[in-house]
Formats: sequence, structure tokens, C-alpha cells
Amino acid sequence: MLYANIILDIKNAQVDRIFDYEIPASLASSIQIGVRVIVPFGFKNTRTEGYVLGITDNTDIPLEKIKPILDVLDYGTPLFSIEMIQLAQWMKETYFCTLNQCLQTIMPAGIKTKNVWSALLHTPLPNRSRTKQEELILHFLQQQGGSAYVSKLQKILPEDDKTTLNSLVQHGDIHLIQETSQKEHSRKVLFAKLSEDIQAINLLQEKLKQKPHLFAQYKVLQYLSDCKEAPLKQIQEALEISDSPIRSLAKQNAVVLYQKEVLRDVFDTSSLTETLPFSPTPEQHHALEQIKAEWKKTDKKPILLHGITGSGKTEVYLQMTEEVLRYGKQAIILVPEIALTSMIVKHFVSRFKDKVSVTHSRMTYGERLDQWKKAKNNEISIMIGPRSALFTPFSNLGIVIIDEEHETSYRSDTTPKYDAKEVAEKLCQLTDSLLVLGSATPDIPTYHRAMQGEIKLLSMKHRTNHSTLPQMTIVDMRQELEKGNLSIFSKELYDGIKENLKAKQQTILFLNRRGYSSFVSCRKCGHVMTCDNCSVSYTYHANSQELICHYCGKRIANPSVCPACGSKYIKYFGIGTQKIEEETKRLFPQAVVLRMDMDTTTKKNSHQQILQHFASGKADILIGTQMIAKGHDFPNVTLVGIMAADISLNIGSYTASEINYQLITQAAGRAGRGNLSGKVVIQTYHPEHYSIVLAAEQNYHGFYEQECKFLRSMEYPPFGHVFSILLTSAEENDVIHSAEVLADIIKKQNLAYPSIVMLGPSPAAISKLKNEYRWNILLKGKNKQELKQLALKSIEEFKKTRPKVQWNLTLNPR
DNA sequence: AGCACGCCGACT
DNA sequence: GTCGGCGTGCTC
Repeated sequence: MLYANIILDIKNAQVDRIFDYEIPASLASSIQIGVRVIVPFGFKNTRTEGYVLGITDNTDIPLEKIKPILDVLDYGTPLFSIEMIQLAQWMKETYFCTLNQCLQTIMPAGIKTKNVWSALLHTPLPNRSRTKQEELILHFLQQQGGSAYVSKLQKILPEDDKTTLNSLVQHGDIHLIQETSQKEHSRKVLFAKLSEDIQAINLLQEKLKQKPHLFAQYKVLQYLSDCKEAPLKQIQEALEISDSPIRSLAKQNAVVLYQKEVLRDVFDTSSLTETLPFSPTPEQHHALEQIKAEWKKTDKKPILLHGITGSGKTEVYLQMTEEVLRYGKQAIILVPEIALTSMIVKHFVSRFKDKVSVTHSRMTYGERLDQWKKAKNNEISIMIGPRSALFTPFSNLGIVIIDEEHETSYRSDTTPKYDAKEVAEKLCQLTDSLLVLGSATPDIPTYHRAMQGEIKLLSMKHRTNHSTLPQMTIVDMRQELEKGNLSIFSKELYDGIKENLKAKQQTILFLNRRGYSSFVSCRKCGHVMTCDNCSVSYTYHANSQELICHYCGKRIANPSVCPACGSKYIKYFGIGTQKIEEETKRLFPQAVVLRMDMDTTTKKNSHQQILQHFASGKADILIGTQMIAKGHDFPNVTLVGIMAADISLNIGSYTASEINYQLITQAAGRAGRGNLSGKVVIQTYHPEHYSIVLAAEQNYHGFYEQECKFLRSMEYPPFGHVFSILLTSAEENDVIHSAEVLADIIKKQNLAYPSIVMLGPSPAAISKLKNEYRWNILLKGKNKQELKQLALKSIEEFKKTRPKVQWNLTLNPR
């Protein structure tokens, strides 16, 4: 007898373990490791989805407990490959969550099954007295022909009625059955093909030839003998006919009509001309040779491609991908979500055409599932996408490339809180693939590993078109104020914009956070308008005269009097992109100004439209946040103004300086990418801060060394580890109490690990989110294993106190 | 997750 | 005496 080791799709840590089920003979041939199955679970034998992770010929479980598998959901190839199962197991250990949660993350969204309960009427009905509600249900069932969905029956009953259906079942009037339905996201199209009987068709064709009024049918047969099968719509368009001739052929059994699943294309390749590989610069050539050499090794080290903006990293990615494809292997390219409409995707699509597919969050589940299936069917060899593209089911993966590897979007903020960089490294290890990380401003931990020799470092220090690096100027805004300049533009920046307008060159004004500090506060009592769901300050939006919470999206009208003290002196404060736009329009009325942030880009393609508009020279000034600083080439931009370079120094995280350095470097990278040289004006209130000074010097290594001094002295990663325990609950008292209980447990356990320091408990940076209160306990220490042990042991103890809160563990949050 | 079992207090 | 609340434990 064979048994399957199955993980059930139940979101509860208590059942996150293997259950053994019997493999019935009828399903023996279709059950393999990695398939989805339906099994009976619990005393009610609820039909539950499960995943086969192993097959054995014996089991430790008493045989009378073992139940048989009911159904298989994947015929042919299993949903999960062995490597993906191993990856899920690794993720479970690394990110402190259930195996099921990891499998759900790896699985494509939109493939899930849905359980539906139906009620069947028992005939003849037993003789007994019934309530009004019972009669109502039985009458309805009779009308429906004896069966109906339970969800429909519940709509007939009052909302609080939980007894009627149970009573009907108990008295044997009805019984309930559960069915599994696959939620279908695929698109089906009506196809036509010739029938098998070729002789009959030839005969018919001869007959049709004689009759001019049936010429349309003749043409259809001709068309179909050329292309074997075609969608009905396509035949109609090609031959300029309606569907009736095709349908009458179907009636004569000459043509067969059938539904066929078509996999949607998500981008139009026809408009892109194929590009050929550029001949690489010496630097690119060297990088490529090194990467190819590493790729051929059996024990592959990850590679960090550290190249300044404009050094041609994309061409290296393209040629390396070509090499991998030449050996029949496949490639996954991760790009930040925000850059999915940018040049890098266009380059890949025009170089590799239909071998490439793209996924991103704005596609529907169905569209994304189609791309997943294309990879599974070996129809494509390259997948470009955000972090979830890592789970593309390629059979023979060769390389994973992560562009802009320092981007925060590679870390998931929902459970499992995985880091795509770490997962990619594990995936490459499991599939013997090469990991290539690319960035102009690598993460400090990544660069540190490169310095330690764990990662192979390749540097590209020159721009491909020999354009000079932009001239960077730091302006002290405090001095501007002393000089009597109250404007948001320093004199330097104002003059620069004026000159640029005269010379008909373009300018980018960059603010590193949307709506930053355009909060509304009372000048009399100091009250700040704050969202009561999320405890973050509302952002003022001039367009709609509204205050919007950027965490939960709650909107309220802009108040005219202060809710705290009743004074009229309540006003918005500070600069956001809208404020900059207004000021720019006021000071430079002749300029055409575009603004791009989350508010102007909510529509599906507006993001791309604004950028295209600007790239084609239809505007003089582009104002925006992070999203304009990433991966776009604007050859006519010669001036970049960074409006307040120190905003991100105040985000309350040990990575603040790093993020600030990255943002300045990226924004500066937009200046002077064409033949014209560029200029960058950095406005700041901290002109002496090393992240600003060294960014202005474009001295990454210098910044790395400075930052290491800080991180080492504080024992922050990579020189120590931080373990965060986040407690959440809708009840504030529960969170505070549980945090104290947990802190006490940790203090006791801590005696065994004297080198570990506990910080907190304290309210989290976002102390209330979506009506949940959040408290944080941080553990800091040098030894990762000890830290993990202490945290997990403490959580085990904590569980025994039956806390009324949720908890979430993260190692080295950023 | 979802259910049964069993131990308590509050009611016919 | 028995109905139903909730804490506890189990599901292959």
C-alpha cells in the first residue's frame, strides 16, 4: 500500500504538519510529488485541498485512522517541482511561518480551488412537524428541483439563523454535500478546424466551387486547409465574412467548432524593432567574461555587478541571458515593481521577442496565470517581473538577475516576509543557477559580503557614451533663509531652471517622498491632523481640498477650525510635490510643467504616458518622487534639483543614511545622460552629513566605509543582527499587556544569552495600522543562531500564556 | 480551521 | 436535573 505525505491548505500553525493519506489504486498513476489533491479532513471529512510532498510505502499512523485521497487537481505535470518544495521548506525555517504559507506564496495567484456546499432534498420526506423556516427551505428546494447551494439557502433565512439547516440535516430532510470547483481564470476562444474526413471535404469543396453564392464557405475550407486551426474571429477578419458560412460548414460536419484556452499576451511586441547585441565596451566585455566563467563552475558564487548609472549594466544582462539561452536554459529577471514599464523591459522584449514574458501587479490574476502556464509549457525562456517572478516554474533554470538589488520592494511586507535576494540565492543553489545582483548603490550588507569574498564583485566605473558625470552642488538651505530667501527654490536652483528654460533643455525636480510634511497643523496650539486608524499625520491634497491618510486611504474634508482649540489658524505646512508644482508654475509661468506621483498615476497606463510625454520633449519640467528617479533615460535633461535631500534622514531606521545616499545617487543619475553634460543641485538642511557629501562626490566606497563605522559601532547588520517581534491586536490593552508578558519571558531566558540586548517593548514606528495596535520588541546581538534560539524559545513560552495577540518575527528588518 | 468533548454555572 | 458557555485537544 502506498501513502502520500500531505500538507493541508489550512492557515493555522497547529495543522502545519504532514498528514498521511492512502493512495487509492484508481489515482495511483496520477499522484506524484508536487500535485494538488483533495482529501477528507476531520471528523466531518471536509473536502480540503492538500499538497503531496512525499510518497512512502509505510506509515507510523494506525491504519484505521488513514483515509484515502479523494481527487487529484493536477493531471500531467505537478504544480510544484521538487526544487520549489525544497525552497518552501527553506522559507519556512528562514521566515518563521507555516509551510502552507510558503507554498501559497510560490503558487500562482488565481489557481486556487473553491469549496462549495450544496443541499440535497431527501425524498420522500420523513413525516414530522416542522418550523416555518424549515418549511420555507424545503419548499425552495422543491422548486429548485431538489438541490441548491447552501449559500443561496442562507440568503433566504434571517442572518442570525444558524439552527434551521442543522435541524433539517439532523432530521434527515436534507443532506449536504461539498464540491470542489476550480476557479477558472483562463480565457477560452471558439476555434474551427477541418473535420477528419478529408475525402468528404474535397468533394464538398468541388461542389462549392460551382456555386458562386456559397463562395464564402469555399474560402473558409481553403483557409483552414492552410492553417489547420484558427479562431473563428480570425477567419472572419481575414476573409471579411460573417460567422454564418463557418457555422453552416459545421452543420454539414465539414468543420469542427471547439473551445480552446488561449494564453493572453500582455504586451505588444509588433511595435518594437528587434535590437542586436551592441559590441561591448572593454568594461562590459570583462564583466561578461567573468560572469560566463562563474556560470560554468559547479559551485557558483553570486555576482555583484556594481556599475554607475549609465555604465551599461542592461547590455551585460542581455548578453549573459543570451548565453544562458544558448545552452537551453532559462532566465528570471527581477526588476523593482516601479521599473516594470521602464527601458530594461523594452530592451529584453525587443532583443528576445516572444521568448520573454512579463508579470506585474497591475495584470489580472488570469493574465498572470497565463504567463505562469507559458513558462510551465516551455513556451518562453525569460520571465521579467517583481519579486514573485522568482517562482516562475521553469524546468531548467540557468540564471537569476536582480536589477537594482538594493530596492526595498524585493522584501515582502506580508507573511512570509521574504527577501527575494535571499530566496533567489537559495533557488540558485537548488537549481545550480547563477545569481547576478546589479546596482549603482548596492545594499551595505551585499557590498560587505562582496568585500568578504562571499560574493564576486565586478565594477563598471565608466559611462558607455563617455558622457561626463554631472556636476553636483550642495546648497545649505539654512543659509538661503538667512539671506532672506523664503522660497522653496535656492538661488542656485532658480537660476539653473531659468537658464535651462532659455536653452530649451529639460529639468527634473525631485522630492524623495510624496506629500511629505504637507501636513495640516494648528499654528496656535500645535495640533496636527492625524488619522485615528493609523496614527500617522494626514497629507493635505490641494486638488480636492481633502486630507488623506496614506496608510489606510481614509479621506476627510480639510478643517476650517482646529478640532483641538477651535482657532482659525489651522493650515497646511511644508512641501509636497503639489506645492512644488504650484510654486514652479508661479515662478516660471512660461514653462510646461508635469507632475508625477501616486496621485497622478493611479490609472493603468498614466505612469508610462507621463514619462513618454516628458521624454518626447513636450514639457520643460518634471516634478516627482522616487518613481521618476528609476531606470528612465531622458537625454535632454541637464538639470536635476533635489528639493530636500535630508527628508529620508528622518525616517527613524538604521538604514536612513543608506537610503538617502541611494536616492541622491539615483536622482543625480537622471542628469546628463545624452550628449549634454548635466548639473545637480542638492538642497539640504544638513550639508555636512556624510551621506550627502559622499553622494555628491559619487564616492560609493567612501560612503560604505563611513557607514560601516556607524553600523559596526551600533552592531547593526551586517555587524550584528536585529530580531524584531511585532505584536498586533485590535485591543490596545491586550497588546501592551502581552508585550510586557513576552518581555518578562525574554528577560528570564536572556540570562543564558548575556550578549543579547532587548530593546522595548515600545509602540511600533506605525503604532496603529488598519485599526490594529502594534508593539515591537527588538533583540540585538552578534550571533544569529543565539538570537533565533532566544526568540523562538521565548515565543514557545509566550504561546503557553495563551496571548490574545498576533505576532510576527523578522530577522534584520530594513 | 473547525469541531467534539468535558467541565462549570444558570436555568426549567 | 439539563442546557449551553468556553477552555482543551485532535484532525492522517
